[in-house]
Formats: sequence, structure tokens, C-alpha cells
Amino acid sequence: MDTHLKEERKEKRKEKIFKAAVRCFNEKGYYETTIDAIAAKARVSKGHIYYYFPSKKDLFLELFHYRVGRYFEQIKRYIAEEQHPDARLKMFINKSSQILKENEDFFKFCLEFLSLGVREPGIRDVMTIFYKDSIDTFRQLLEEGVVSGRFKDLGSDRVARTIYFLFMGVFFTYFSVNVDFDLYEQHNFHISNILAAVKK
Amino acid sequence: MDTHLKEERKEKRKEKIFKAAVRCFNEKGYYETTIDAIAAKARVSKGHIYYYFPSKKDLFLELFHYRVGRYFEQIKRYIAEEQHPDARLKMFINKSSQILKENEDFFKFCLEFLSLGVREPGIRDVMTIFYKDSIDTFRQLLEEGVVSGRFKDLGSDRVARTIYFLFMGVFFTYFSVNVDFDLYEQHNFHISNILAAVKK
DNA sequence: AATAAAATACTGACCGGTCAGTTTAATAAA
DNA sequence: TTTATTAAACTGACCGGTCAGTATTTTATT
Repeated sequence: MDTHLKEERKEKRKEKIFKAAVRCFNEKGYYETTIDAIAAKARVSKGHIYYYFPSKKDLFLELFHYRVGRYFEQIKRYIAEEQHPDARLKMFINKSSQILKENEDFFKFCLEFLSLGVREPGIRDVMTIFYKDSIDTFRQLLEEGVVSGRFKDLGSDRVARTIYFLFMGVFFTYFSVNVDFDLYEQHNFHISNILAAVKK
Repeated sequence: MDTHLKEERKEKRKEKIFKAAVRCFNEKGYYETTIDAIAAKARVSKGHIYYYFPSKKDLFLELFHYRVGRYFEQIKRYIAEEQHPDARLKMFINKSSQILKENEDFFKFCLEFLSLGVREPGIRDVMTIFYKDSIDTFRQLLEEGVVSGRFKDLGSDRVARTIYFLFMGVFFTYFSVNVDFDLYEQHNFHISNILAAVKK
């Protein structure tokens, strides 16, 4: 059998493990998730997991990579739906609550990941890439707006960061607090303020 | 000896343990901090810690309470320095970076706490109180502005939340990512936008 | 004061369980 | 025959929590 098909099967297998792993990590968190539990949920033997991943931490890290990829693909699909930068921005932030809900497990996972990143440089680096990619996505959008003359140039970097911070702040709070606000309403409020500031 | 002095001595003892504990939790995180390590850092025996705290989790929780109290006192001192609500708001957000830096260990600890709150209802409840208190502080400030006729009434609750989210977003990112922006500059940008939106 | 008794503060060795990771021997699939 | 996969037993470090006992301080008794 050629190596291509082999690789594919390998990926399928990994994906099976990943799926079980996110669920476990979300249910119990990194430290209280055992490899045995992941193996059980994936209906795979423990040894088999170690056949694919050298350690628990590596599994965790690869899993993050894998999910980040999927997340950005999804975002790009969303953004591609709209033509004009302001509509795209509006749409993106408007859809924030939907994005959050569709990726709830991913964001929970992010939170776990992030809090580990405070101490683990390896995780921190990976988290940094995620941060930069997000900012980039927003910045491109904003810059298109500036170029096309619809947006004022407030400094795309810092506006992009504002969007990112708001998004992050909301979603962390959403998961870690018994929340008293409507996600959609609050997001809407955020956009209208940002757009008011940015639009000519 | 009267009970008052006893209590005081007890508090002193607890504080000693708390001090060691924050440092340990910040260095290693909740799960990788051992009671032995805390005991060693506090120069106290392991058993002694269990004399004061029924469990590791309880120690962690009490520690959070203790630090939250101190944090809010500090915030209130800051805010009391200014008379007018807009100056107070400006000052608060302006001082955000300073507040963050002066309470770096507390915020790191918060992050840890928060990420545990995703799964632990007890922690979640405590975190919720922190959230509500913060929002309240901001809301009061904003409402004073509205009453005195300086601010538009955009809905103090949601503006308060926006401030909170920005603050949280910034500080999480600050701790978990190799950051590429100037904290102070970014905070300034946030205030000016918020004030622009809110001021009459 | 001196002494005894009680209450409180504190110690550190130890126990029991957990769990990441390994090993091995036996199959299944390619 | 090589590679993938399982099942299961095993290792060994690690750590939360306990507890029997010691030290210190406070209170009661003479």
C-alpha cells in the first residue's frame, strides 16, 4: 500500500482519538483527564494512544493545533460570504455568538490551553500563533476597509486587538461565570460601538 | 487571653500560608502545586496547613476570597482619589496597566481560578461574585456620570460589561501570549473610544 | 508563685490510591 | 512478513490527607 493511503488512515485514527480527547478534556480538564479515560471513550487501547502520541502533553498540543486549523477554516468560510469589509466585519462580530456556540468545545479547550500557557512556554508559543492569526484576520479586514475608503485609519493593529480582546473577554466570562447578559445583545452592542468609531 | 487576639494570631498564621500559596500556585498552577511545597515555602509543617484548612481546594478558595478583598480595597482607594465620574473612569482605565502590574500575581491567580471555574461550580460561584462586583463598580461610576449629565445613557450595564470584557481580554492575553503591544498605549486607546461613545 | 491540667498549635513519618508510561504476548490486517 | 492493534499486567513516582505524638500557651488549683 502506498504511503499516501497509510497517512490517511493514520489521520483517521488520530481524529478518532482527538474526538474522544476534546470531550474528556472539556469534561474534566487537563489534569483530571486520564489517558485511560480517553482510550475508553475512543474505544482504543491505552497502548495504542502511546503508539501515536509520545505523551499526554503532546496529545494535548497536537489536539490544539488540529482544532485551531478547523476553527480558522470555518472563520474564513464565514468571511468569504461577504464582499465589503464593513459588512464582513459586521457579519463576523454579529455572528460571534453563533461562532462561539458552534465551537463551544473548542473555546472551552482554548481556555484550558491558555491557562496552561501561563507557565508552559511551549503552549504559550502555540497560543501566540493563535493570537497573531486572529489579529491578522481582523487587521486585513480593517485595512481593506481603509483602502476602500470606508473606514477611518485608527491604526488597524490596535482596533484589531480591541476586537480580539472583546471577543476573548466575552467568551472567557461566558464559560467561567454564571452569566446575566444576553450574548447576542452584548455582541451587537460591541459591533455598533466599534463600527461607529471606525466608519467614516 | 481574649479571643480577639487569638483570632488575630490565627489570621497572621493564615496569611503566612497564603503568601506562600500564591507564589506556589503562580509558579506551578493548582494541580502541580503540592501541599508539601506550600508548607516548605511557608516554613510550616504539612500537618499544620491541614490544621487551618480542611483541604487543598479550601485553601485555594479562601486564598481567592482573601485576595479579592484586598484587590477591591485597592481599586476603591484609586477611585476615591478623583471627584468627577469621567475623570474617575479615565483614571481607572488609565491606571489599568499599573493595577495589572501591581497585582500581577493576583491576576495570574485569577486566571487559574477562572479556568477551574469552568468545571467546579463552587469556584464558578465565587468567580461570579467577582464578576458582579466589578461590573457594579463600573456601573456606579457610569450612572453617576449619567445623573450628573456628563454621560449619555447607553445602558450602564452593558457599557460596564464592555469595560470589564476589555480589561479581562487584555489581561488574559497579557499573561498567556508573547505579547506585541504596549499595555499602556492599548488601554489608552480603549478609554478614548469608550469615553467618546459615552460622553455628551 | 508554683504546679497541675487542659486546650491549642504544630510536627513529620506514613498510608493508600492514582496514573503516566512501559512491557509483553497474542492477534488482525495489509 | 511487516505493520497495526489489543488486552492486560506492571512499575514507580507522586501526593493528598491522616494521625499519633510533641511543644507551647492558657487556665485552674493549691
